[in-house]
Amino acid sequence: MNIAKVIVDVPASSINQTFDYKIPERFQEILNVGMRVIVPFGPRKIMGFVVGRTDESSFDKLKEISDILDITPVLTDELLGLGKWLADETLSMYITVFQAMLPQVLKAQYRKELVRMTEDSLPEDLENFFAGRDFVVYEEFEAAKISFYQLQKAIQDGDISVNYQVKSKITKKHITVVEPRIEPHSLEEEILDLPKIAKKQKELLAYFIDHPEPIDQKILVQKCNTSKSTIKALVDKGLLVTFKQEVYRNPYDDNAYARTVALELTEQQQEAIAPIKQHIREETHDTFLLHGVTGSGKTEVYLQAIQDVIDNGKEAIVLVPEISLTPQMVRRFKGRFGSNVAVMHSGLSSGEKYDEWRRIHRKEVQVVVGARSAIFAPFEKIGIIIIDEEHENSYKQEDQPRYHARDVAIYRGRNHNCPVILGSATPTLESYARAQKGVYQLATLTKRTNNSEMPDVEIVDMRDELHAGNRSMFSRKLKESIEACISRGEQAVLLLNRRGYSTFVMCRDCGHVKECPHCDIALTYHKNSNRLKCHYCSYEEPMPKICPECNSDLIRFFGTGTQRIEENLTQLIPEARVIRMDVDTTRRKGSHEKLLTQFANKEADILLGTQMIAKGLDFENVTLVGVLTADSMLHLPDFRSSEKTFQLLTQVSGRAGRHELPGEVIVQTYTPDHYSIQLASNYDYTTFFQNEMRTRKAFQYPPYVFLSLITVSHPNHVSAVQATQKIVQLLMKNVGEDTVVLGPTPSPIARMKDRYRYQCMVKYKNEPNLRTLIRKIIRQFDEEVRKNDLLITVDMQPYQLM
DNA sequence: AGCACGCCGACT
DNA sequence: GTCGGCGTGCTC
Repeated sequence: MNIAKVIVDVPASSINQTFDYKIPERFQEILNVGMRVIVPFGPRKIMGFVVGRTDESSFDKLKEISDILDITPVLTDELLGLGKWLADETLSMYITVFQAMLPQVLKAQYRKELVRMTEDSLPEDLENFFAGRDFVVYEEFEAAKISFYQLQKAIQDGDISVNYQVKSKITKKHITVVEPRIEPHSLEEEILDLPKIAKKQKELLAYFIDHPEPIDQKILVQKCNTSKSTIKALVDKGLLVTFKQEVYRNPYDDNAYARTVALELTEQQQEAIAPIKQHIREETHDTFLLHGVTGSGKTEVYLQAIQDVIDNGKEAIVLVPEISLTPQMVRRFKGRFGSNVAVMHSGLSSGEKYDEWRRIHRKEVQVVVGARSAIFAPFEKIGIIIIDEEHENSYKQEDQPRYHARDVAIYRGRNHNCPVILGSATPTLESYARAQKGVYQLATLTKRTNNSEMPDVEIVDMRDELHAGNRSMFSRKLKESIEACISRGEQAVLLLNRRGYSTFVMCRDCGHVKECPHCDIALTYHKNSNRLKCHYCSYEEPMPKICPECNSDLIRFFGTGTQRIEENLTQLIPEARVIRMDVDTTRRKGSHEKLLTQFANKEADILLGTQMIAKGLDFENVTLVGVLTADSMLHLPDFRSSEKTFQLLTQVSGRAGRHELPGEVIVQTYTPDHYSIQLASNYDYTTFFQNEMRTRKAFQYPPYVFLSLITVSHPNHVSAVQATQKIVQLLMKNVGEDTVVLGPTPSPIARMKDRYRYQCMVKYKNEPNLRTLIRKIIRQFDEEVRKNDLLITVDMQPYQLM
């Protein structure tokens, strides 16, 4: 077994295969499958993953592995297998999938250096360039305008050599630790020996009499109210020693969470958990859909199931939509399981993510709570996988590899023979349909744990408001209710559903709308900087004072940003104290939590925000929820728009009256009769499901069919259309009769970053060879991709049709 | 993806 | 002869 099969760090379809390398004698014992290595690849050196070991290779002249990057494998056998499956499933490169499974810091960085090999003088230009240095990074050479030819010659003559380095991004955090260098009992003596004026030093030594164990220097300084120089003085006298110690960055102070114990379950909860516990006990796989209304105690069910898993000596993965958005969720898990929990989400720094990952990797925790990518946690004895808010679209990764965490969860659940729980108050149609067919086990929680009723929902027809001469964003009813709510000393949550309503700039004279010069999309106005920005290509420009088309000075920003609403609100109800929560006010780290704490401490009456306030928040004093524009995403070109509207309205309604006080929900809309709004107001999921399923059937959309989306982009309009056309034709020729191939259709954003985008959609029920077919077709375009700047991306189960 | 190699055309 | 710009093919 002296040959390693390696997946190298080159994301190109022609390299998407294993390469064989000889394992040098010195690595024979220590090299394991799943480790990262450095290998020579052509003239350079790159990183790769060892995915297997063998004795034979069909290749005769093998190179040797240059180095090993890990002491223990970073990918388990299971994850390697999962990676292969996932890459095949999503038509991604193996390397891309493996990288996605690991924290960013494990991604290699490459550096090219020029090394001076001779003391003899070099040609003048090069001599000046090196300026006495032994080596220079290559980028610097490119920046200095020296003839490439000269360098080439120097390299050929052996005066300069090129050095390819693989660098690690890993940084570890260290603290300075202090401890006494002498026996604790002799400390007292030493204190007496110190000069009288060295008061601080005496105090410090006295501290160690009671606490002889090593201590973090920072904490010591705080505790003894002293300074580093005092410690240094004692170190110099040989009484104390300091040394560096590696520590985990801990984004959460585990002691800050009050410990909780298991609550008594309601009858419904017990019924729901029983079969799950059985599967945990018997170590068998099954997928459960836990359909529970908001406030029905799904989390407690998760917690108690996880407790069983832990008692069983196994591990648990919990996925939550985006955890930085729900600190309350972290609190519940840390509260129950303390430091046995690792937390993984995008709000952490890359170093923090790495440390949390290592705690999992070293099996120092049994529970991981995290966003999408936490599904790849390198556990080896998984006892349960839970996906909370199963319907959230953040579980679908929108760039390569385009995977859905739910699919990965079920795949791993099978691997580990453990149950997978999908929880939601508003399950996706896909999941609910599967539950109905018996593919998933359905468990339903219809009652809130405190037996309170769901709050009443009142729909306000905004057209009537307009007819009555009210042109503001607030209906009379909503204004009244807010005022009443505040006067009772209670709090309100206002949701601005901003999708499709961003703040664009339009000239009131000629109607000209400012668009991005590189994308077919209106620029968005940002108040803080008074600039216009593009969401897709990061283009920006100052806000114009006059219209570039007609020179009118009546150019204004339009739409209903949260800032505008906030201004209106304070005009309308001057006494209201408002906290605004949107991307602008939550950009800084921790600001999210800070705003929520302020609101919880009743420092404001109204919490105004976008989607991010719809989920998971639980404030006992909130009795009013207002939805300003319920239908703003109903008219987007997206077959899931009704479903998304229903989900959002149901979720946000659940924020009101969760405790003692009764709640009230007011939904403002221009389409009050739409079934997703009507049925959400009655909390009637079942009817919504049936209605929506009929629509999906009529228009042939999931879950009745599967979708695959191929997007083609090219700087030239015609080339994009032609390539797409050809793909459509090739597909049509080779798919089954029932399969529909649509296109070429311009993508919803027809131009992005100066590239025209066309797409082809495949709707199919049964097309077992579709992946192979698409792969074959794409391969036919390999040349055009490489030479002509053509780009083809495939999404095997698109969530957004962009 | 990167990189080398080789052909070609331009410049002096 | 000297230099730089691409197109092409390869990477165990």
